[in-house]
Amino acid sequence: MSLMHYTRDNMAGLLRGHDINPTHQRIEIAHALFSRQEHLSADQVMAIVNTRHSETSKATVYNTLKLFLEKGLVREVIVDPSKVFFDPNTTPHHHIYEVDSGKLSDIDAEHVHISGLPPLPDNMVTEGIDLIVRVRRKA
Amino acid sequence: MSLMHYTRDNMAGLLRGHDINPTHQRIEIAHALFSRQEHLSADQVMAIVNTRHSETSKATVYNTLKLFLEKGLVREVIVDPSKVFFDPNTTPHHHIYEVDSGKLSDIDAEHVHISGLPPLPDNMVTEGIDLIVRVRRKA
DNA sequence: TCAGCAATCTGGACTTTGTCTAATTTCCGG
DNA sequence: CCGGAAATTAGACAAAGTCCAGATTGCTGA
Repeated sequence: MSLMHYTRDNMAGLLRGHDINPTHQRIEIAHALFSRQEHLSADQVMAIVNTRHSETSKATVYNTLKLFLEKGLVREVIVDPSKVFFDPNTTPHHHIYEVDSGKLSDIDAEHVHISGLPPLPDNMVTEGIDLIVRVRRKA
Repeated sequence: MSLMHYTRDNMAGLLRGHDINPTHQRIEIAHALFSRQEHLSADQVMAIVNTRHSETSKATVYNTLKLFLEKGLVREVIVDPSKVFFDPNTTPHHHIYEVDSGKLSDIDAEHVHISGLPPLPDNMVTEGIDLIVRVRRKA
């Protein structure tokens, strides 16, 4: 899986595997995210998908990204107040955010350990833990 | 300090101590944040400050919050893609975010330990570490 | 006191991100 | 080939935040 080629055909399989009907637009959007393995905003996805000629509408890009999110195909990363990033890496990991450049990169969660968090009330469940290291280029 | 009353007069002192010229509007905004000790969005601040009759413009609220941020008087909490929260607590601490209700609360950082983070490149410095526990009400 | 100057504040136009809707297109089973 | 469900579309709309040019405020020094 980690070595697979992110061809459009493989995208169709990936989508089906996540219970998503693989339409032309959905394949293109998945391909944009997975072939790059980068964090992209909705805007960026739209730009990539419509490079040649306008093919996919804004509404579809937003609908599709939300669908991918619900189906667990991508993850949402909230670091910049002005836009949300979508992350094709759904394995447990954290993020480093370069404040000046806006560059976002992954930290594997395997070696990171977080201890001492207070217990949650009984009626609550953890949905996820986001750890973001904000860094800046030294002066 | 932790036991002080957040009177408007004390706000003026607080602002001066952070190298901020204490104007009427700035005092009101600081008072809104510090007397409540809550996480407020710009919108909420504006609503509070203008309860009686409109006194402070949107531009001033945004300018002032940005100024407070630069001067280290408040902290920014980015958890909700649609709005930024401002946190009058600048001591090291983390956050619990209730996804459904939007409720945000503090976790004291004193007992929380994070280990195993990879070293940063030489030319980078950490500006801060944000740890957000996203929770949901059990079904 | 008061003229002058810098800092601050203001309304409102504007931008950007994202949502909504009603109408169309696509796709599939029979 | 037909009919309906699922998906897509354009474009209007909403909300958060920025920007600007003009008005206010409040010193400061003569």
